This record gives sequence, structure tokens and C-alpha cells, in this order.
Amino acid sequence: MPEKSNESETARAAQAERAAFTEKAILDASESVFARRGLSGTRVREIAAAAGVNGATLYNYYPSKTALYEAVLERGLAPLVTTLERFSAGPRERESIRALVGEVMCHLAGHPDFSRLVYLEAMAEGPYLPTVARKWVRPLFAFILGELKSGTVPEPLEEPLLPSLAALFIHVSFGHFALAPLLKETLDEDPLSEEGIARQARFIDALILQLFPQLRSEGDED
Amino acid sequence: MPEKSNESETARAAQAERAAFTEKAILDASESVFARRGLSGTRVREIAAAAGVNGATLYNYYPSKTALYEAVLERGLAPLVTTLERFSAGPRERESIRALVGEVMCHLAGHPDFSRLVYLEAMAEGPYLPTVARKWVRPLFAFILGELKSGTVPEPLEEPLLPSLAALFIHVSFGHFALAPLLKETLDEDPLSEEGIARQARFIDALILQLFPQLRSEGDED
Amino acid sequence: MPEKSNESETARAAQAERAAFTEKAILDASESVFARRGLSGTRVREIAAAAGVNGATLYNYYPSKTALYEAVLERGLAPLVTTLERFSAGPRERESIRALVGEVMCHLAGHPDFSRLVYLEAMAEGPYLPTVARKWVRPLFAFILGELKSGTVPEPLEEPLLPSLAALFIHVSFGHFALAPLLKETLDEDPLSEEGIARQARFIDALILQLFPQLRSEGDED
Amino acid sequence: MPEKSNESETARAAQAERAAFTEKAILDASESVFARRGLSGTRVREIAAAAGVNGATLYNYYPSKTALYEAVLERGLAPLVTTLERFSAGPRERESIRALVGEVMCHLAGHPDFSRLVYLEAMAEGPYLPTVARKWVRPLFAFILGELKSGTVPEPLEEPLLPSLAALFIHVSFGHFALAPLLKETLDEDPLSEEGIARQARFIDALILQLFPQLRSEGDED
DNA sequence: GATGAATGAGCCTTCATTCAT
DNA sequence: AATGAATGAAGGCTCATTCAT
Repeated sequence: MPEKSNESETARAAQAERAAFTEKAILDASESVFARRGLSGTRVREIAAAAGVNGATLYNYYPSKTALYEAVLERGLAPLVTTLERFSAGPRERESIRALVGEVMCHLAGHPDFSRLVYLEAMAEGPYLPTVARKWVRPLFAFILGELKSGTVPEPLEEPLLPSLAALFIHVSFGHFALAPLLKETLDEDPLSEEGIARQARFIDALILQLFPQLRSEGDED
Repeated sequence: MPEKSNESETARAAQAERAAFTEKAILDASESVFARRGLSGTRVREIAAAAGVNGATLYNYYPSKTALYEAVLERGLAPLVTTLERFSAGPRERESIRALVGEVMCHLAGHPDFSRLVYLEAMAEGPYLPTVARKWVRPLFAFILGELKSGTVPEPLEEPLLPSLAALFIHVSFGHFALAPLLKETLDEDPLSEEGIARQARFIDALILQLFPQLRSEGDED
Repeated sequence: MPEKSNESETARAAQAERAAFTEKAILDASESVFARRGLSGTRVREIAAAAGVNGATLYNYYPSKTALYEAVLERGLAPLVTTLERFSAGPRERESIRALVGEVMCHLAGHPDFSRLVYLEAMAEGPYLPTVARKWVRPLFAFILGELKSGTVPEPLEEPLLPSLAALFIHVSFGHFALAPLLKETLDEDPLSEEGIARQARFIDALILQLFPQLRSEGDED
Repeated sequence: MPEKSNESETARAAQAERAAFTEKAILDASESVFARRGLSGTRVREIAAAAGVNGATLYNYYPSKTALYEAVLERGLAPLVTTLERFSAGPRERESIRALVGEVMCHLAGHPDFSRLVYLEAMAEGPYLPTVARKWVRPLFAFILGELKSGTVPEPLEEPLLPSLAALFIHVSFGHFALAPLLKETLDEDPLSEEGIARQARFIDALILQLFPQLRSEGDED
């Protein structure tokens, strides 16, 4: 009996591991396909093929295509939210924005398809847009605007333009990933390569320094 | 007899006018729906409903949903291409970029859905992406980079970052329209309102001035 | 006033002539297309194109595709029925069957598509099949069987096989036209050419002579 | 474990059997409907209904209506081709034609709809006509004509009429099935009944004997 | 847990038909 | 009489989803 119990325990553990593996494959495949085709444009069979499983297997993990989409969205959003909360709760330093944008870029580098999901959802005016706005964009804007007001914004960027300035940071970070295929087709290099992402990160840094000259220190200028 | 000829001519003209009206309605509706749902995500019946015609009527004007999509893309792209050609052929002036971006923003204001189409096509890595890149983005980058190299770029923006700088102009113009629903949900105003578009145009202007201080003159500063 | 009357009379006559011309074009086109595609398989636009008129024009002459089909069927059937009636009413002669088959072949030569219509209708078990059977095939069989019984049928063709013998005449006449495309593809000549039709007529003649030796006379044997 | 393996093997076999059953039902239903309505005239929903499955299920087995049509054609044609090849390779005997026609009639009796398919395809001048001609009719004619030339053909059937004589065998075999509905409507019995088919076979036999008197032996005459 | 078979709903497209001119 | 524009009703085919194994 105990052996049997052991056996079944071992078997159960193996099965659980296998299930976890399958689930991750499904989520990864979903993220990739949803990012390219959108919710209504993706076919579950395409996801299944990309995940290497049968179409029916998806339904052992998620009750519907929509639920799968929500899971992908949630998985991509959560770390960003956490990061932002950490920054918001932490002490304000002169270059908080630079640091935050750096971390965000780093996260997006690991999930390069997630940006597209957000853009797709925005453009489709989809049902998850309010959630994304509430959980992520609104706090982000609050953080940035808080920084900006407490800092000194250079003359030409008057007060009413500050939201556009905040949005700028989304454009150059998320937008870089969203537009990547177009840029790749235009320039002769892949914006999603390590090199390309690093360069965009440096660009954002330089942009910030040029926009807020008071942030410059000796270390930035070499 | 001349009356009869006149009659039938008039009748034919009236019919042609009606057809032109219907075709424009179809194109406008298509632009709007495609921009929200993408090519594969839109249902022709939704376009037909938005255009106020029967689903079958679409096929009297365009042979397929795809052909309709291409027509919308072409209609949105052509004026931009023309504008860019005019600027490229014309004399270089100090603030050519400002002027060009201004005109582009103005065109986009009239076709606020077109930007989304471009983003969707980019994210889907669709079959028309190469065309968009070749006809529009590549010349645009050539123009901007030509300006930048001839002008003086401030220190932090070193040479390898120039493509990112060029892309910045797409992000703040097209990106503004593409992300509009998300911004609307986040801020409490519509980025697509006349006011919102004007403000973004002013922001771009200010951004340019801050990035290229040598462009500043007395007129810009008040 | 009288002139005007004359004018309008002339005009009316011209219009009537034109209408008659159009109607014949429509019927001819219909016969050709129906014979190839069947009732449900033909598209009215194809008929219209073949007739050189607009699709809507058909409806000025016939209320529906079905009505057009009936008209074609009737037009092809009527002369055959008339011919058969003439033979049935006329005096019996030794080679009545030979003469009748000859006339039928002659009519079919002028309407080579009509045979296919009959075959299509038969194979589809269409709604006009009973009509065709009643008006044409039943009287035809009655005539042939009347001849056969009055004549002497050679030994191997016993009584119960007589219907098959009657059907044989349909097979070699109508069937020749119906199968023409297959025969053309198989042999290297067109069974619908004048030469091809004449040869089949001769074949039928020879067949009859071989089946009913007592019909032979000196004239047939050279 | 072996039981489990057995179980799953059994299960898989059962599933395969079920699939084979469904596929046969689909093919049978297709043959029946195509034979009546032709390729363009049949609705896949009608086939599905006749096969007792959902319309979408058809596409689990065949990628398109056209592919289904081709499969039906192939299934009907293959045995005939095989039979003919056997006869062509085998020794020539006096009554080869009689025997071949007998076997063909026997096969057609089992697939009474197939003849109509061939006729429909011929009349429509469809895209599969060349295939049918090349694989079946051409070899058949070659066989028959080979027999005829080696044998003695009676006087009235001169050389140039031999192709018509070969075609006669198609008319009386395939044509019997194709025209069956019309004959049924005309006579008062079903040509597709066992009795009807047997009688037509006997008729063909008698026909041959009457056309080629030298084939007669004592056995045939009683 | 995983899968092949099956299906109802829906999508793009075509068709026969109508109507204003 | 003739036609271009418009449409309701399918038609072929796909898709997300279910179920038995």
C-alpha cells in the first residue's frame, strides 16, 4: 500500500509538472499569437499548433479563448504594476523616471509581444482597456507627473503639455516594441535584437537628459 | 431628341453621383472598422452596417474584403506620400521637420483612424507592411535623417541613436492617434478632439525646440 | 398628327422587331447554358452575358430563371412532338422507324444542345420529367412498339426486350448529342460536326437494317 | 500497463473504424447527390444531410466540395479501369466483348449513380472529362475496336461507322442507368430494379448476337 | 492529461431578383 | 426596352467549442 501511495504520489507529481509545462507553453504561444492577430483575429488552432498541443487540450486549462487572452494580459501586466508600486512607494530621487523607464524596458525586453497586446487592445477599444488604464497607465502617469511637477520642466513644455510628455514615455518604450516590425522593414536591423533594445534604452536616456538638463551630471556626459 | 439625350445624360450623371456617394460611405466605414478590428477581425457585415448599405453592395464596388482594405490603406497613404515628396523636392529650411510634422498631423487629424491601420499592419506583420515601409516610412526617415545630419544634433544624441530620433516623430504623431483610446481612458479628455490634437501638435513643436535649441528664435519663445 | 401616328407606328414596329431579336438571343443563350450546367447550376448572369444583354433585361421577357428554362424546354420539344404526331397519324410503311429517326436526327442537328437538356432533366429527376415523358417519350415508344409488333422482330430479341429496343433509338440519337463532348475527347473528331452527325445517322440506318433484315432492299446494300 | 496499452489500442481502433464508417457514408451520399445535381448544382449541406452528419464534418475528410467530387469519380472509375485492364491483358476469345459488357453492367448495377456522373461530366464539358476519356473511354474503345477489326463485321456496318458501334456499347450500358428516371416515368417499371438491369443485360446480349451472327452457337439460341 | 471526431454558429461571397431611371 | 445599383437569401467553408475515449 505505501508503495502504491508513493507510486501514485510520484505519478501525480510528474503529471503536475507536465501540466505546468503544458500550461506555460500555451500561455507563451498565446501571447505571441494574440500579439500579432488580436483577440478576434487569432484562431485557437494556431495557438495550439504554436504550443505543440491539440486544439482541445487548451480547454483543459482555460475555459475559452477569451479567458486565455485575459490570462496573457494579466501575466504581462502584473510585473509592471508591481514594479511601479515599488517605485511609487520608494523614495523620490532625482532620476526616478530614468530608473523606472529602464526597468520597464528591461521587462518589455523579456516579453516583447506584450506591448503589441496593449496597443491592440487600445486600438480596438477593447473591453480590457479600462483595466489596463486603471491598473497601469493611470498610476504610471500619476508617478511621472508627480515627478515632473516636483522637478523643473524646461520652458517650452508648459503645464498643459505635461500629459503629452508623460505619454511620450509610453510611445518610446511600448511603441518601440509595437512598431518593431515596421522599423525592421525600414531600417536594416531588428529593433527587437538585444542590440536594438539596448540602443532604444540609451536613446530614451539621452532624450530625458536633453529634456531635463538639470539631471545631467558628469557621469552622463562621457 | 436633345431633351431625351439630356434626360438620359442627367439620369446617368445622377446615378454616377449616387454611386460615388455610396463608394465614399463604404471607404469611410471600412477605414473606421478596419482601424479597430484589423483585417481578419472585421466582418464585412459590420462595414456594411456602418456604411448603411447591404453586405452584398460592397461587392459591387470592391471584389473582396482584402481589396477594400488595400483601397483604404492606399487612400490614407497617398496624400502623405505626396506631401513628403513635396517637402523632399523643396528647399531645405531650418525648420523643415517642424513644418512637415505639422502637415502630417493635420492630415492625420482628418483621418484619425488611419494611424491605427498602420500600427495594426505593423503589429500583424501583415503583407502590406513592406509597401508602407517603402512608400512612406523609408522616405520619411531619409528626409528626417538628411535634416538631422545637416543640422546640429545636441550632444547626448549621438550618431547611432539618430534612427530612434527619427522614429520618435512617428511615435508622437501616429502613436498619438493609435493610443488615443487608452489615453482617453486614462486622462479625462479626448486626445482626438480638436483641442487634443492641437495640444499634441504644440507638444511636438516644443519637443523639437527643446531637442534642437538652435532652432529657437524670439517668435517661438513667447 | 397622322405623321406622328406613322412615326410612332414605325417606331413601335422597330421596337417590336428589336424585342423579338433580343428574345431569340436570350432563348438561344439559355439553351446553350442550361444544356451545360443544368437548371440549378446555371447563373442568369452567364445567360445574360452569352446573350449580350444586361442581367436585368432577362426579367423583361421571362419572370424567372425557371420560366426561362421551361420556355427552352418547350421550344425544343414542340417540333419533335409535332413530327411524331404527323408520323403517328400518317400511313404505316415498312420503314417508318427509319424515316422518323432520320427526321429526329435532323431536328437535333439544328438544336444540338437540346438532347443534353433532356438527359439533364432525366438524371436530375427534375419536375419537368413527367411532362417530357408524357409529351414525347411515351408517344414515341408507343409508335416504335406499334411498328415492331406489326413487323417481324428477329429471334434473339424476344418480346420482353422490346422496350429496351425502343430505348435503343433514344440512346443512339439523343445519346449521341449528350455524350458528344466525351466522344470528341476520346476520338479525334467532333461528333457534332456536320460530318459527325451524318455518320451517326448512317450508323443508325445500318443498325436498323442489321436488326431487321427484312427491311433490306437492293438500294440499301451498296 | 499491457491492459492500458490494449485499452488505448482498442479505443484507437474503434475510433478509426468510426471514421471509416463516416467517410464511407459521406462518399455514398456524395455519389448519390452529385449524380442528380452535378458538381455546381449540389449543396454540401444536402450531401451532409444525406450522409447523416453535420456539414462541417465533411471538411474533416475532404478539403473541399471539389475534392469530394473527385474522390467519388475516382472511386467509381477505378474498378472499371481495372476490369478493362484485365480483359486487355487476357486472351482474346470470341465473345470477349459480351463478357466485358457483362462485367461492366454488373459493376454499374452496384453503383447505379456513377453512370449519371459520367454523363453529367460529359455534358458539362467539365474539367475531369479528359481524365475520364483517357483512363476509361479511350482504352475501352481501343479494346472494342481491336475485337471488331479482328472479327468479321457484317456488311452494313462499314469501317467508318465502327466508332459509332463502339459508342453503342456505352449508350446501352451507361445510358441505361443515366436515362433510368425517364424510362421509369415512361414505362411502368423501374429500370434500376434487379429485374430491369438483368433485362437490359439480356438485351445487350441479344443485340450483340444479332449484330455479329457468327458468334451464335447452339447454347445461345435456346 | 490529451486527442480525434463532431457540431452549431457565423463569415465571406454569390446569386436571383427588384427598382429607379 | 435596357441598365446600373441595391438587396435578401443562400452557399461553401471556418471556427470555437464539446465529447467520448
